[in-house]
Amino acid sequence: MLLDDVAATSEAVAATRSRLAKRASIAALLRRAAEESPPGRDPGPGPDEVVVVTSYLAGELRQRRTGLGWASLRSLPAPATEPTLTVATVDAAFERMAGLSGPGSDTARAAEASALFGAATEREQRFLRGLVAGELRQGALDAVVVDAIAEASGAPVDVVRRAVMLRGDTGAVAVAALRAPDPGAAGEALGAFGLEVGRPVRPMLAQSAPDVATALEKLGPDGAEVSVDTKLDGIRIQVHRAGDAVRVFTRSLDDITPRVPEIVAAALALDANTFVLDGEALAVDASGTPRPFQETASRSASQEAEALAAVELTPFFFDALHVDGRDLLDDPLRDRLAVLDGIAGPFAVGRLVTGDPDAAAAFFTDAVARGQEGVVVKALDAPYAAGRRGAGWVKVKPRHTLDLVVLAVERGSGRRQGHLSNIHLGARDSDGGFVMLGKTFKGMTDQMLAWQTERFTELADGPTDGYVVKVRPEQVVEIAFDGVQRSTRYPGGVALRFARVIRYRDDKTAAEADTIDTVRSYAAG
DNA sequence: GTCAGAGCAGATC
DNA sequence: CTCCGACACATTCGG
DNA sequence: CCGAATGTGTCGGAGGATCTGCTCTGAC
Repeated sequence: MLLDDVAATSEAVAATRSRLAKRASIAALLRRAAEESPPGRDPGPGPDEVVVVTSYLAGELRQRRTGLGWASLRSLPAPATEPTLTVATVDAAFERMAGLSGPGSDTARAAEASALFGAATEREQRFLRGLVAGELRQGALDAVVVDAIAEASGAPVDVVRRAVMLRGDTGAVAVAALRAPDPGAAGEALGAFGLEVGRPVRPMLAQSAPDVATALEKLGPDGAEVSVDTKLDGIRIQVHRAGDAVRVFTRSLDDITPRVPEIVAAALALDANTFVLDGEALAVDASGTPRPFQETASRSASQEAEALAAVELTPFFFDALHVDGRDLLDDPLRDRLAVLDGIAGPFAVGRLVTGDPDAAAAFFTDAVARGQEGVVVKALDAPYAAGRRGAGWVKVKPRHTLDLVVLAVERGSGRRQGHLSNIHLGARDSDGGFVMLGKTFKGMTDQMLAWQTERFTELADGPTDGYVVKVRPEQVVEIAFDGVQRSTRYPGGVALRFARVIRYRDDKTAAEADTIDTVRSYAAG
């Protein structure tokens, strides 16, 4: 199959806002890909073309890292006039680029990229650029492709979706579904995908709620018992063990086993031979109080032996998907927790099972007081909905707010083209100035966006570099944030984590905004 | 020649 | 991670 | 009883700050 076919489909998908239409185009192309490259005909060393096409349509390269990014695409050769690139050729080129490393690899990679883009037509170049930069903007990613696989193969959507969750890999599922002779066979082939110890499944995600009471409402009838789990501020881990073999995966299904020997050791110490557990890993001090998230992040991102030794991560588990031959995914949480408690011991996340809203709220308050991130409220009768942000789990975090001053605005792009979007936030200094703490564009409705575009145009002050517009520091804005972190980038030495706009405040002047000292007081706890 | 720093990519939240 | 908006689908309401 | 309005779930777009590791570059 030609890359041009994929690029054309991508363009068609981007051109419509209807999800059904997107799905139909993608399904049509998947069917063609399966027909054009029947199994066994292709003697090449590459993967099944259906796998590559599936991945490209979802806006992803098969290679997780190519070393190619936004910056390396700034200057590209002139496009070809005729489409000649095949999907297999392109995949092979990226495969070679992914394999490059060491001195001189940048040059070799650039040469490879230049050859590839030079052979691509204008449309193909656009498509490839989007793939590489992760900015395809066709309004369809993995989820739509999954639906399209169902449509193309005739297998039920639920079955396809479940297979993807369990396999953690859309391409493999696409092949199984589309290579089947008929819808019945496709469904059967997909039904055979099950949980395999050693192969990561997509983790279940949580919705969020502003407080515990709202979370309880979301979960269902009044008074029903729920599990209120402590929410730890670390990184999500999925730990698989089969005998002596332990594997640790991240939320995005990356295998980080070599980086976390202490988690492997902990897994080996648990009282079961085979299991798949879901949890969170973080750095804690001797008393069990969590260290700042940055320490956990630094430790888990590091590959160096010294860094590994400097900070230790502790795993805490909150769910069990499989234990000693028994798949638990479809069992209610109540049963999964019983199994988890039987093996995890001190590595189980603290939780309270209750039907009392006040007790749940008190548990939340206490968790936060102990330095934890919040709680996750869970329905006891819900199964493990792999990969879905189902209503079975609802997280609750405390919300802090500050009144800050807008120092500058950035011009929006994409959907926000023509608007002033991303605002620079400042806190009041002791000597009448303002200290920048970060930026945000989140939380703005279209209406606010329109209003602020006008407002900041009026306040515009001084030269702009075409992108950032400085404004007179007069407008106060109420900002919500999750926490304060240490920063080397900002002059105040602190930055806000997940800042978002609540509202603009016209009842306060800049002189009444919060001070940098107030902001710093959040850093401690 | 060595080494620190700049930039970038890719990951976490 | 966060939030908003858009679409698809389910449910309720009004003629 | 059926079509229109209203609500709910799900998805995508867009981008924030941080961290590490890699490669290249420029100063000495």
